[in-house]
Amino acid sequence: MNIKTVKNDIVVSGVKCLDLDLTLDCGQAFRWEKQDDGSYSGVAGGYFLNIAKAQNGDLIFHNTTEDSFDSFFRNYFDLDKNYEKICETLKQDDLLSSTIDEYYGIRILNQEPWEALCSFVISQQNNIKRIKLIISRLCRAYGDEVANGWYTFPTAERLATLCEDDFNALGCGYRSKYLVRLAQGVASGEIDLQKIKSLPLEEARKELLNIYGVGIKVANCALLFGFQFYSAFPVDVWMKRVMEYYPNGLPECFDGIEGIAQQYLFHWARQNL
DNA sequence: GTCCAGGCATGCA
DNA sequence: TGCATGCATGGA
Repeated sequence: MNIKTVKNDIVVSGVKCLDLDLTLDCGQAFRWEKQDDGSYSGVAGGYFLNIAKAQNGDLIFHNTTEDSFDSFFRNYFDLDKNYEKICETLKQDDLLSSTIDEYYGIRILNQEPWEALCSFVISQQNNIKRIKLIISRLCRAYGDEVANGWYTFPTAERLATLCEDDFNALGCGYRSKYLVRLAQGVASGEIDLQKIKSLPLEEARKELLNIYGVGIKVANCALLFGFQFYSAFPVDVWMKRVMEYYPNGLPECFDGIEGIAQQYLFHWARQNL
């Protein structure tokens, strides 16, 4: 990987296995919007970003400072992880062998714990299009505008000032009561996300399961997408269908990277089942 | 109009 | 421990 600054852009070359469509629009993050030129715009880590992939494969982080790249986006896009090698390992599995060839370039985004946890509470019993709709309303109403029309994900402290009806007004439905208590718990420090991130997987999962409105699926999504636990393996209605292909449990080649395997299988299921 | 979506809490056996 | 049920809402 080679990183250089060109005018106001950061240009990263030599990154293999990163497809913007497959990674930014595959149901792990809900705030990226494809632009007419094929690039993606969104807000993450409190920064507005437009990212594009050049013909030669270079990643172009438009109007990005070295500071925000080093401190946030480098890790957010998981640029230091060798996905090429991971995919080779996963391809020992028959189903993934063809799936990875077909959908090459899915990465796990290392999102912020609070945004991931809150987003996946909203996600339950909901479709991706409507999850995006609700989260976009939430950010517009209670986030900070960091670029013209682009808002940060609201802090737990800000959301802790809301009542159930405020969430209802955004279309959160029956999840509103969960969100009220989640925001208040995080804002008060009763739920300590940084501490959860530092725990071993099983203990971190146990802590998340104690939260009102968080079950096994939401916990695993948060662990994988927001707490950097690559072994977390979320099973939703799509993955339940996939699991019929693994009657004897997950293959050994998934060990330690179950979550990455899951993301390929999830995408395959949504396209084919 | 009916069905479904990156499920969960609750009650009951 | 396991299973049935109710839950909000927008898109297909």
